[in-house]
Amino acid sequence: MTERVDRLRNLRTRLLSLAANHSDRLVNEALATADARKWHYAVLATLAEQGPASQSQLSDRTGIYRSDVVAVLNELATRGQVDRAPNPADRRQNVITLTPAGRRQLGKLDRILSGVEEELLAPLTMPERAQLTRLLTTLVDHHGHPM
Amino acid sequence: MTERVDRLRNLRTRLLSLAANHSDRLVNEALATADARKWHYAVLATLAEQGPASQSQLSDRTGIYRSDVVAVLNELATRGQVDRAPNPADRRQNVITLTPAGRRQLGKLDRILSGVEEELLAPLTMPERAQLTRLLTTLVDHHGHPM
DNA sequence: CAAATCTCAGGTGCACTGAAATCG
DNA sequence: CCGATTTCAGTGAACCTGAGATTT
Repeated sequence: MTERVDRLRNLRTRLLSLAANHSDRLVNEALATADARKWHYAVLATLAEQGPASQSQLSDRTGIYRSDVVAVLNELATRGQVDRAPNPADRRQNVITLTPAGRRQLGKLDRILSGVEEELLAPLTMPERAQLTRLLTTLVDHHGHPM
Repeated sequence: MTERVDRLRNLRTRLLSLAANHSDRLVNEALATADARKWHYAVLATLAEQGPASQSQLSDRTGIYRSDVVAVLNELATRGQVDRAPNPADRRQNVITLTPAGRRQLGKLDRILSGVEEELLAPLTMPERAQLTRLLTTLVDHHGHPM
Protein backbone atom coordinates (compact mmCIF):
# COMPACT_ATOMS: atom_id res chain seq x y z
CA MET A 1 0.00 0.00 0.00
CA THR A 2 1.89 3.03 -1.25
CA GLU A 3 0.92 6.71 -1.06
CA ARG A 4 -0.64 8.06 -4.24
CA VAL A 5 1.56 10.48 -6.17
CA ASP A 6 1.01 13.07 -8.87
CA ARG A 7 -2.74 13.12 -8.44
CA LEU A 8 -3.10 16.60 -9.89
CA ARG A 9 -0.81 15.99 -12.83
CA ASN A 10 -2.71 12.87 -13.89
CA LEU A 11 -6.21 14.12 -13.27
CA ARG A 12 -7.85 14.40 -16.68
CA THR A 13 -10.46 16.91 -15.53
CA ARG A 14 -7.61 19.14 -14.37
CA LEU A 15 -5.60 18.74 -17.58
CA LEU A 16 -8.66 19.83 -19.51
CA SER A 17 -9.14 22.87 -17.29
CA LEU A 18 -5.52 23.93 -17.52
CA ALA A 19 -5.41 23.57 -21.29
CA ALA A 20 -8.72 25.39 -21.72
CA ASN A 21 -7.67 28.18 -19.35
CA HIS A 22 -4.54 28.77 -21.32
CA SER A 23 -6.45 28.66 -24.59
CA ASP A 24 -9.08 31.08 -23.30
CA ARG A 25 -6.41 33.49 -22.17
CA LEU A 26 -4.82 33.49 -25.63
CA VAL A 27 -8.22 33.95 -27.27
CA ASN A 28 -9.27 36.79 -24.99
CA GLU A 29 -6.02 38.69 -25.35
CA ALA A 30 -6.08 38.36 -29.14
CA LEU A 31 -9.74 39.32 -29.53
CA ALA A 32 -9.28 42.28 -27.20
CA THR A 33 -6.93 43.84 -29.77
CA ALA A 34 -9.98 44.00 -32.09
CA ASP A 35 -12.32 45.26 -29.35
CA ALA A 36 -14.11 41.92 -29.18
CA ARG A 37 -14.57 38.91 -26.94
CA LYS A 38 -15.41 35.31 -27.65
CA TRP A 39 -19.19 35.68 -27.56
CA HIS A 40 -18.97 38.45 -30.14
CA TYR A 41 -17.28 36.02 -32.48
CA ALA A 42 -19.81 33.27 -31.77
CA VAL A 43 -22.74 35.55 -32.63
CA LEU A 44 -21.16 37.02 -35.76
CA ALA A 45 -20.15 33.59 -37.07
CA THR A 46 -23.59 32.10 -36.42
CA LEU A 47 -25.36 34.97 -38.17
CA ALA A 48 -23.05 34.71 -41.17
CA GLU A 49 -23.54 30.98 -41.56
CA GLN A 50 -27.19 30.54 -40.63
CA GLY A 51 -28.65 33.93 -41.42
CA PRO A 52 -30.77 36.29 -39.29
CA ALA A 53 -32.06 34.82 -36.03
CA SER A 54 -34.01 35.58 -32.90
CA GLN A 55 -32.22 36.00 -29.61
CA SER A 56 -33.34 32.65 -28.26
CA GLN A 57 -32.09 30.98 -31.44
CA LEU A 58 -28.75 32.71 -30.97
CA SER A 59 -28.65 31.48 -27.39
CA ASP A 60 -29.26 27.89 -28.53
CA ARG A 61 -26.77 28.05 -31.38
CA THR A 62 -23.89 29.71 -29.55
CA GLY A 63 -24.34 28.47 -25.99
CA ILE A 64 -24.61 32.00 -24.57
CA TYR A 65 -27.04 32.08 -21.68
CA ARG A 66 -30.47 33.49 -22.54
CA SER A 67 -30.02 36.26 -20.01
CA ASP A 68 -26.55 37.20 -21.30
CA VAL A 69 -27.51 37.45 -24.97
CA VAL A 70 -28.98 40.90 -24.34
CA ALA A 71 -25.71 42.44 -23.18
CA VAL A 72 -23.69 40.86 -26.01
CA LEU A 73 -26.12 42.20 -28.61
CA ASN A 74 -26.09 45.62 -26.99
CA GLU A 75 -22.33 45.69 -27.45
CA LEU A 76 -22.48 44.46 -31.04
CA ALA A 77 -25.26 46.91 -31.90
CA THR A 78 -23.29 49.81 -30.37
CA ARG A 79 -20.41 48.88 -32.67
CA GLY A 80 -22.78 48.74 -35.64
CA GLN A 81 -22.00 45.08 -36.30
CA VAL A 82 -25.54 43.75 -35.95
CA ASP A 83 -29.00 45.21 -36.43
CA ARG A 84 -31.82 44.48 -33.99
CA ALA A 85 -35.44 44.91 -35.14
CA PRO A 86 -38.79 43.60 -33.92
CA ASN A 87 -40.17 40.62 -35.85
CA PRO A 88 -43.42 41.74 -37.51
CA ALA A 89 -44.62 38.13 -37.69
CA ASP A 90 -44.21 37.59 -33.93
CA ARG A 91 -43.76 40.71 -31.92
CA ARG A 92 -42.30 38.87 -28.94
CA GLN A 93 -39.12 38.32 -30.93
CA ASN A 94 -36.32 40.44 -32.30
CA VAL A 95 -34.69 39.69 -35.63
CA ILE A 96 -30.91 40.03 -35.42
CA THR A 97 -29.11 40.67 -38.69
CA LEU A 98 -25.44 40.91 -39.60
CA THR A 99 -24.43 44.31 -41.00
CA PRO A 100 -21.64 44.87 -43.55
CA ALA A 101 -19.48 46.17 -40.69
CA GLY A 102 -20.22 42.97 -38.80
CA ARG A 103 -19.15 40.87 -41.76
CA ARG A 104 -15.89 42.80 -42.03
CA GLN A 105 -15.30 42.37 -38.29
CA LEU A 106 -15.94 38.64 -38.62
CA GLY A 107 -13.25 38.37 -41.29
CA LYS A 108 -10.84 40.15 -39.01
CA LEU A 109 -11.66 37.88 -36.07
CA ASP A 110 -11.30 34.79 -38.28
CA ARG A 111 -7.74 35.78 -39.09
CA ILE A 112 -6.97 36.53 -35.44
CA LEU A 113 -8.32 33.19 -34.27
CA SER A 114 -6.37 31.29 -36.92
CA GLY A 115 -3.23 32.73 -35.40
CA VAL A 116 -4.31 31.77 -31.90
CA GLU A 117 -5.05 28.18 -32.92
CA GLU A 118 -1.66 27.95 -34.55
CA GLU A 119 0.02 29.22 -31.40
CA LEU A 120 -1.97 26.93 -29.14
CA LEU A 121 -1.40 23.79 -31.22
CA ALA A 122 2.24 24.54 -32.01
CA PRO A 123 3.60 21.64 -29.92
CA LEU A 124 1.44 19.09 -31.78
CA THR A 125 2.03 17.51 -35.19
CA MET A 126 -0.71 17.67 -37.81
CA PRO A 127 -1.93 14.09 -37.14
CA GLU A 128 -1.95 14.86 -33.42
CA ARG A 129 -4.06 17.96 -33.99
CA ALA A 130 -6.56 15.92 -35.97
CA GLN A 131 -6.59 13.30 -33.24
CA LEU A 132 -7.18 15.91 -30.52
CA THR A 133 -10.01 17.47 -32.53
CA ARG A 134 -11.61 14.07 -32.97
CA LEU A 135 -11.38 13.16 -29.27
CA LEU A 136 -12.74 16.51 -28.08
CA THR A 137 -15.56 16.36 -30.61
CA THR A 138 -16.49 12.91 -29.33
CA LEU A 139 -16.59 14.21 -25.76
CA VAL A 140 -18.62 17.30 -26.64
CA ASP A 141 -21.08 15.38 -28.82
CA HIS A 142 -21.61 12.71 -26.20
CA HIS A 143 -22.55 15.16 -23.48
CA GLY A 144 -25.16 17.35 -25.24
CA HIS A 145 -23.90 20.64 -26.66
CA PRO A 146 -25.21 23.92 -28.10
CA MET A 147 -25.05 24.08 -31.92
CA MET B 1 -14.56 31.41 -53.21
CA THR B 2 -17.22 29.79 -50.99
CA GLU B 3 -18.64 30.97 -47.66
CA ARG B 4 -17.00 29.41 -44.62
CA VAL B 5 -19.20 26.96 -42.72
CA ASP B 6 -19.19 25.41 -39.26
CA ARG B 7 -16.59 27.79 -37.91
CA LEU B 8 -17.65 27.30 -34.31
CA ARG B 9 -17.85 23.53 -34.53
CA ASN B 10 -14.33 23.24 -35.92
CA LEU B 11 -12.67 25.85 -33.75
CA ARG B 12 -10.27 23.95 -31.51
CA THR B 13 -10.18 26.68 -28.87
CA ARG B 14 -13.96 26.39 -28.62
CA LEU B 15 -13.96 22.60 -28.46
CA LEU B 16 -11.52 22.83 -25.58
CA SER B 17 -13.71 25.36 -23.76
CA LEU B 18 -16.88 23.33 -24.24
CA ALA B 19 -15.27 20.11 -23.05
CA ALA B 20 -13.66 21.83 -20.07
CA ASN B 21 -16.89 23.59 -19.14
CA HIS B 22 -18.74 20.32 -19.09
CA SER B 23 -15.98 18.68 -17.11
CA ASP B 24 -15.87 21.54 -14.60
CA ARG B 25 -19.61 21.36 -14.12
CA LEU B 26 -19.41 17.65 -13.33
CA VAL B 27 -16.49 18.23 -10.95
CA ASN B 28 -18.17 21.10 -9.12
CA GLU B 29 -21.47 19.29 -8.68
CA ALA B 30 -19.75 16.17 -7.40
CA LEU B 31 -17.40 17.98 -5.02
CA ALA B 32 -20.28 20.07 -3.69
CA THR B 33 -21.84 16.90 -2.29
CA ALA B 34 -18.77 16.69 -0.03
CA ASP B 35 -18.83 20.41 0.80
CA ALA B 36 -15.73 21.04 -1.32
CA ARG B 37 -14.63 22.70 -4.53
CA LYS B 38 -11.76 22.07 -6.88
CA TRP B 39 -9.20 24.25 -5.12
CA HIS B 40 -9.85 22.40 -1.88
CA TYR B 41 -8.86 19.18 -3.59
CA ALA B 42 -5.76 20.75 -5.15
CA VAL B 43 -4.52 21.97 -1.77
CA LEU B 44 -5.26 18.73 0.10
CA ALA B 45 -3.60 16.59 -2.61
CA THR B 46 -0.51 18.80 -2.74
CA LEU B 47 -0.09 18.73 1.03
CA ALA B 48 -0.48 14.95 1.13
CA GLU B 49 2.08 14.36 -1.60
CA GLN B 50 4.65 17.06 -0.91
CA GLY B 51 4.21 17.71 2.79
CA PRO B 52 3.64 20.96 4.71
CA ALA B 53 4.13 24.14 2.70
CA SER B 54 3.90 27.91 2.85
CA GLN B 55 1.05 29.70 1.14
CA SER B 56 3.19 30.96 -1.71
CA GLN B 57 4.44 27.41 -2.30
CA LEU B 58 0.84 26.21 -2.40
CA SER B 59 0.04 28.94 -4.90
CA ASP B 60 2.90 27.82 -7.14
CA ARG B 61 2.08 24.13 -6.86
CA THR B 62 -1.66 24.30 -7.38
CA GLY B 63 -2.05 27.31 -9.67
CA ILE B 64 -4.34 29.13 -7.23
CA TYR B 65 -3.72 32.86 -7.35
CA ARG B 66 -1.65 34.21 -4.46
CA SER B 67 -4.51 36.45 -3.39
CA ASP B 68 -7.05 33.63 -3.49
CA VAL B 69 -5.04 31.16 -1.40
CA VAL B 70 -6.11 32.97 1.76
CA ALA B 71 -9.81 32.37 1.26
CA VAL B 72 -9.32 28.71 0.29
CA LEU B 73 -7.23 28.07 3.42
CA ASN B 74 -9.76 29.89 5.58
CA GLU B 75 -12.41 27.47 4.35
CA LEU B 76 -10.21 24.41 4.83
CA ALA B 77 -9.17 25.57 8.31
CA THR B 78 -12.80 26.17 9.31
CA ARG B 79 -13.53 22.56 8.31
CA GLY B 80 -10.51 21.40 10.36
CA GLN B 81 -8.83 19.91 7.30
CA VAL B 82 -5.63 21.93 7.46
CA ASP B 83 -3.68 23.61 10.21
CA ARG B 84 -2.16 27.07 9.75
CA ALA B 85 0.71 28.13 12.00
CA PRO B 86 3.41 30.79 11.74
CA ASN B 87 6.81 29.53 10.62
CA PRO B 88 9.26 30.09 13.54
CA ALA B 89 12.19 30.12 11.11
CA ASP B 90 10.69 32.90 8.96
CA ARG B 91 7.85 34.74 10.55
CA ARG B 92 6.60 36.16 7.25
CA GLN B 93 5.39 32.70 6.33
CA ASN B 94 2.68 30.34 7.53
CA VAL B 95 3.19 26.60 7.60
CA ILE B 96 0.15 24.76 6.28
CA THR B 97 -0.24 21.16 7.45
CA LEU B 98 -2.72 18.45 6.56
CA THR B 99 -4.78 17.23 9.54
CA PRO B 100 -6.15 13.69 9.93
CA ALA B 101 -9.58 15.04 9.01
CA GLY B 102 -8.01 16.57 5.89
CA ARG B 103 -6.49 13.23 4.94
CA ARG B 104 -9.85 11.51 5.34
CA GLN B 105 -11.53 14.20 3.24
CA LEU B 106 -8.87 13.75 0.55
CA GLY B 107 -9.67 10.03 0.36
CA LYS B 108 -13.33 10.86 -0.05
CA LEU B 109 -12.63 13.42 -2.79
CA ASP B 110 -10.35 10.94 -4.58
CA ARG B 111 -13.20 8.47 -4.84
CA ILE B 112 -15.61 11.18 -5.99
CA LEU B 113 -13.26 12.39 -8.70
CA SER B 114 -12.61 8.86 -9.96
CA GLY B 115 -16.32 8.60 -10.62
CA VAL B 116 -16.37 11.94 -12.41
CA GLU B 117 -13.46 10.99 -14.66
CA GLU B 118 -15.22 7.75 -15.53
CA GLU B 119 -18.39 9.61 -16.41
CA LEU B 120 -16.55 12.24 -18.46
CA LEU B 121 -14.44 9.77 -20.41
CA ALA B 122 -17.22 7.22 -20.91
CA PRO B 123 -17.48 7.79 -24.68
CA LEU B 124 -13.76 7.07 -25.18
CA THR B 125 -11.99 3.72 -25.36
CA MET B 126 -9.01 3.07 -23.07
CA PRO B 127 -6.43 3.78 -25.81
CA GLU B 128 -8.29 6.97 -26.68
CA ARG B 129 -8.21 8.09 -23.06
CA ALA B 130 -4.47 7.53 -22.96
CA GLN B 131 -4.08 9.43 -26.20
CA LEU B 132 -6.14 12.37 -24.91
CA THR B 133 -4.12 12.47 -21.71
CA ARG B 134 -0.90 12.50 -23.70
CA LEU B 135 -2.03 15.28 -26.04
CA LEU B 136 -3.33 17.49 -23.23
CA THR B 137 -0.17 16.93 -21.21
CA THR B 138 1.90 17.99 -24.22
CA LEU B 139 -0.13 21.18 -24.54
CA VAL B 140 0.02 22.01 -20.84
CA ASP B 141 3.74 21.27 -20.57
CA HIS B 142 4.58 23.33 -23.63
CA HIS B 143 2.86 26.45 -22.34
CA GLY B 144 4.32 26.76 -18.82
CA HIS B 145 2.16 25.34 -16.05
CA PRO B 146 1.86 25.35 -12.26
CA MET B 147 3.16 22.14 -10.62
C1' DC C 1 -55.47 30.56 -19.19
C1' DA C 2 -50.58 28.71 -20.39
C1' DA C 3 -46.30 29.21 -23.00
C1' DA C 4 -42.71 31.81 -25.31
C1' DT C 5 -39.65 35.82 -25.64
C1' DC C 6 -37.01 39.53 -24.08
C1' DT C 7 -35.17 42.10 -20.26
C1' DC C 8 -33.17 43.15 -15.80
C1' DA C 9 -31.53 42.25 -11.13
C1' DG C 10 -29.08 39.55 -8.82
C1' DG C 11 -25.41 35.41 -6.95
C1' DT C 12 -21.52 32.54 -7.51
C1' DG C 13 -16.75 30.91 -8.53
C1' DC C 14 -12.70 32.09 -10.71
C1' DA C 15 -8.80 34.96 -12.94
C1' DC C 16 -6.37 38.90 -12.06
C1' DT C 17 -4.59 43.76 -10.22
C1' DG C 18 -3.02 46.65 -6.69
C1' DA C 19 -1.81 48.03 -2.35
C1' DA C 20 -1.14 47.74 2.75
C1' DA C 21 1.31 45.47 6.74
C1' DT C 22 4.83 42.64 8.41
C1' DC C 23 9.22 40.69 8.44
C1' DG C 24 14.18 39.26 6.61
C1' DC D 1 16.07 50.34 1.53
C1' DC D 2 14.81 46.33 -1.08
C1' DG D 3 12.37 42.04 -1.48
C1' DA D 4 9.30 38.34 0.03
C1' DT D 5 4.97 36.92 2.22
C1' DT D 6 0.38 37.32 3.71
C1' DT D 7 -3.86 39.78 3.55
C1' DC D 8 -7.63 42.55 1.85
C1' DA D 9 -10.32 45.38 -1.47
C1' DG D 10 -11.98 45.33 -5.78
C1' DT D 11 -12.63 44.50 -11.12
C1' DG D 12 -14.34 41.77 -14.94
C1' DA D 13 -15.99 37.92 -17.85
C1' DA D 14 -18.57 33.75 -17.52
C1' DC D 15 -22.20 30.79 -15.66
C1' DC D 16 -26.60 30.46 -13.69
C1' DT D 17 -31.36 31.52 -11.27
C1' DG D 18 -35.43 33.94 -10.99
C1' DA D 19 -38.83 37.18 -11.91
C1' DG D 20 -41.33 40.91 -14.50
C1' DA D 21 -43.51 42.60 -18.93
C1' DT D 22 -45.26 41.68 -23.35
C1' DT D 23 -47.18 38.94 -26.81
C1' DT D 24 -49.08 34.57 -28.82
